[in-house]
Amino acid sequence: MAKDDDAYSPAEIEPRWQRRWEADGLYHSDVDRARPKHYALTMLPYPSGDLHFGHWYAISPSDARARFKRMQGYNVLFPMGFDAFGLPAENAAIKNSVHPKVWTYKNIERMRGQLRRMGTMIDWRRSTISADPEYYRWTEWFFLKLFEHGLAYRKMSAVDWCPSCNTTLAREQVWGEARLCERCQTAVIKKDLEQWFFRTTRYAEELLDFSRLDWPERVRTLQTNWIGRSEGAEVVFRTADGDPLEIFTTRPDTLWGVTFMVLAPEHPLVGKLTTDEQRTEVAAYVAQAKRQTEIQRQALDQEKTGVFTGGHAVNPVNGERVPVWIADYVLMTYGTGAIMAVPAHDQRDFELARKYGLEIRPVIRPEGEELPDPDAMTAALSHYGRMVRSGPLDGTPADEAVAKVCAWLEEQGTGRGAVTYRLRDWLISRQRYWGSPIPIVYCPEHGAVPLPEDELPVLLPDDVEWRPTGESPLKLHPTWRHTKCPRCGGDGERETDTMDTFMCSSWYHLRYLSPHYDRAPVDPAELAYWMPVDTYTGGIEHATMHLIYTRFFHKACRDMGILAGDEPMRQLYNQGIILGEDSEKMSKSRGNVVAPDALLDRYGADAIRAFLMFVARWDQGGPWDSRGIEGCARWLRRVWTLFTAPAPGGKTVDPEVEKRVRRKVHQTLASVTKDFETFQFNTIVASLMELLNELYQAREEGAACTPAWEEARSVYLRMMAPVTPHVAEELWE
RNA sequence: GCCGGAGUGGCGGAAUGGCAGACGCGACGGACUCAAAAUCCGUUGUCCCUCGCGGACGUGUGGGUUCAAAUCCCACCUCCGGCACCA
Repeated sequence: MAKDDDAYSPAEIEPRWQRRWEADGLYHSDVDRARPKHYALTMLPYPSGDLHFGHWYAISPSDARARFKRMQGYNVLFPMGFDAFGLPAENAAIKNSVHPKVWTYKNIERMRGQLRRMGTMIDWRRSTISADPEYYRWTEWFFLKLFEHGLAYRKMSAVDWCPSCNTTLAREQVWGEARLCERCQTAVIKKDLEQWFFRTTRYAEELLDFSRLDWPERVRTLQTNWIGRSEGAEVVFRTADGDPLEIFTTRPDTLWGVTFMVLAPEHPLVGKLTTDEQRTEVAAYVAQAKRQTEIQRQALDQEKTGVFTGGHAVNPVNGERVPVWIADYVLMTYGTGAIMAVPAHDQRDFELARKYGLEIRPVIRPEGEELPDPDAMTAALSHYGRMVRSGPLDGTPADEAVAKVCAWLEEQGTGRGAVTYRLRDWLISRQRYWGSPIPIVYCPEHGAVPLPEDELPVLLPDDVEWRPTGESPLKLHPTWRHTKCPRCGGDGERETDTMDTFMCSSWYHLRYLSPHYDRAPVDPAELAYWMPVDTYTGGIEHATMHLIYTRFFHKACRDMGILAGDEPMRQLYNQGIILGEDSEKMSKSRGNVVAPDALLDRYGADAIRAFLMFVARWDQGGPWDSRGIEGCARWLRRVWTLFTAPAPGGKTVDPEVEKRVRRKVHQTLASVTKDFETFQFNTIVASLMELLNELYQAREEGAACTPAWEEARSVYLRMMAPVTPHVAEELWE
C-alpha cells in the first residue's frame, strides 16, 4: 500500500510488481482438472527487432481479457512465442553481414524484455521459438506424417515465383489483380518447377463449414470466397481419336448450345489434337501464352484471343462434332483446363465467337421473351430460362434445368453433377535458407525417400552463403546436401528447399502446451486439457493464409489420428491497425512512427494499455493520438488521488448518496463484464472513467468511509486490474 | 461483375426499438499561482427567442412500419476491404 502523500509513479511501481509476479510464479499456468480451462491465444510476432505499437495493440488488450478470464476463475493459459524463421532474417543478414540466427535470437531477447515491460501475464515457461531445433524437429515430423498419408506430394508445375525474394510462393501469398508478393509487393512471375504441395484441396468442402466456429462474418466470407465453391457438372466429350476430353460447367442446361470447345494452351491434349496445317499457328500461340504468364498481367478488358487447333470433339448430348480451340482465357489450374463454349450464354465465349465468326446458338429462352436472333445479339444472355432446341430436355423450365440435365447425363453415362473449387493445394517449398528443412532424401534408385523419424531433426547448417544467387543457399553448401539414402544406403541428396514458415505457425499453439516434450510434438495430457484454443486474437490479414492453413493442418492431423476435434480455434476476434497520427500506416519512410519505449518511460505501461483499449473500437483500430494518452494518464492519477488522498470528513451522509454509489458500482460491474466478454474494450475504460466521476461527486457528498464506499473501492480496483494491473495491485490492500 | 463491412458533433467514439451525442480529446470561460506546469470548477450538436424548468431541427439520401427509429423494412448514394477471363 502506498503512502497517502506519494504521487502516482508508474516508473517506480511497474517494475516492482513485474519482478514480484515473476518471483511468485503468479502467472504460471498448469493443468488443473478442478478448474475450467481457458486457452487465450494471440498471434505470435515475427522477431523483427523492436516491439512496435502494432504488437502492443494486438497483445495488451488480449492480455487484459486473459486476465479478466483468470479473475473469473478460469485456469487461463496466455502464452507467447516467436515465428522465428523467414526471409527478413536473411535480408538483414545480407544487409548487415550478420548470421540470420544471430540476428533473430538477438531480436527475440530484446523483444522478450519489451514484452515483460508491457505487464502481461505471459507464462514464459511455455514460450517457443520456431527456429529452435527442438521445435522444427516436430515441424519436420509433421511433414513426414503428411507425406505418409498422401497429403504431401511433389509435382512439376508452373508456380508463382517472387523475383525479389528469390523463392516460390503459395497461391495465398500472391495478392490482388496485380499479383504482387505478399511480403515485398514485387510482381510475381511464373516458373516451371518441381515443388512440394500439401493437399489442402482435399479439405475444401469441410473448410467451408464454419458451423462450429464463433468467427467474424468477415473472415468467414473471405475464406468462403477464397475457397470458391462452384456447383455444376462434369461432362466427357470425345476427341476424333476417341480420347476423353473432360470439362466442367456450371451451366449444364446450355449443353445443346455448344458450338466449339476451348482448351488452356498448356492442356495435355493440345499436341495430339492439333492438325499439321494448324501446327505453326498453335505453337506460336502456346509460346506467346507461356511468355505472357511471365509478365505482369495486363488490364482485364483485354480482347479475347484464340487459335483453332484443327481438331474436333464430339458433344455427347447430341453427337455433334465441334471444333476445338485454344485460348488463354481458359486456365489450366481451374476445373479440367478445358471448357465447352456456349457463346450464346457466356460472355467470354461470345466475345471469342464474334471475333472469329463462330456459330452462336441460343438454347435458353427467358420467360416471356422471344429467343434472341444470334446475329442481332450484342452480348451473351447469361441468365437462366426455359431450355429450347435441347433434344430430350426441350422445354425444361429454368428452375429444374440444371438438376434435370445432371440426372440425364448420369443416366447416359456421359457426365454427372460435380463441384469445383478455386482453392489450390498449398505450395510449401521455399528456395531459402532460414526455414525448416524438408526431411526428404533423393535417391537415384528410390526417388524421394522420407527420413526415418528417429533421424530428425535434419539440422540447418550454420555455415552457409546467404547472399542471393537465385538458388537455394542450401544447394550451394559444399557438404550438407550429400547423404545416404535411408532405404538403400547408397548416395543420396537432401532436399535443399525449406518449408514455408506458415507451416511452422500452423501448429505453434500445440507446442506452447509442452515446449520441451521430446516424445511427440505435444504432451497428450496437456493436449487433452488445453485444446481447443478458446479465443484467438490477431490481424485480419491472415484470413486467407495462416487461418486457412492452420484449419487444414488441424483437420489433417485429426484424420491422421494425431489430434481430436474438428477445429483448432473456437472463437476468433480480429483487432484493427493502429495508425500514425496522420492516419497513415506507421512507417519509417513516412516518419510517423510512434515508438512505445519513449512513451513507456513517460506514462508507464498501465496508461498505454488503457489508452490502446480506449482510443478506438478494437476491431477497427485508428490513428494514434498523443494528446489522447494524456487523458488516460490523467484518469490513472485521478484514481490514485481518489483512493489515497484523505477523504473530506465532517459531513453527514445522505442514505440516498450511498444508494446511488452502490447502484452505479453494480451497473458498471455488469457493463464491464459484458464488454470484456465481447471485446468492447473502449467502453470498459469509458465506464470506469464515468464511475470515477460519480465517485468523486459522491465523496464530496460525504460518501467516503461508508460501507458502500469500501465496496466501491474494492470493486473498482478489481475492475481495473485486467486493464492496468500494476496500479491496481499497488492500490489493493 | 460477385461477396462482405461501414456512414452519428471540430475529432475518436457511445447508445441495437424508449431522454441521441456516454466517456475522452480539443476549444472557450474561471479558480489556484509572481508565472508556468499539474490540479480543480463551469460551458461546449446546429439554429431561434421574450434567455426559460423555452422552442425548432438533427445520426449518408428518399420513402415506410411503430405511441416511439441511429437502431426494423424498402429503394438509393458514398467510402473501405476481399475475389474476379474461375467456365
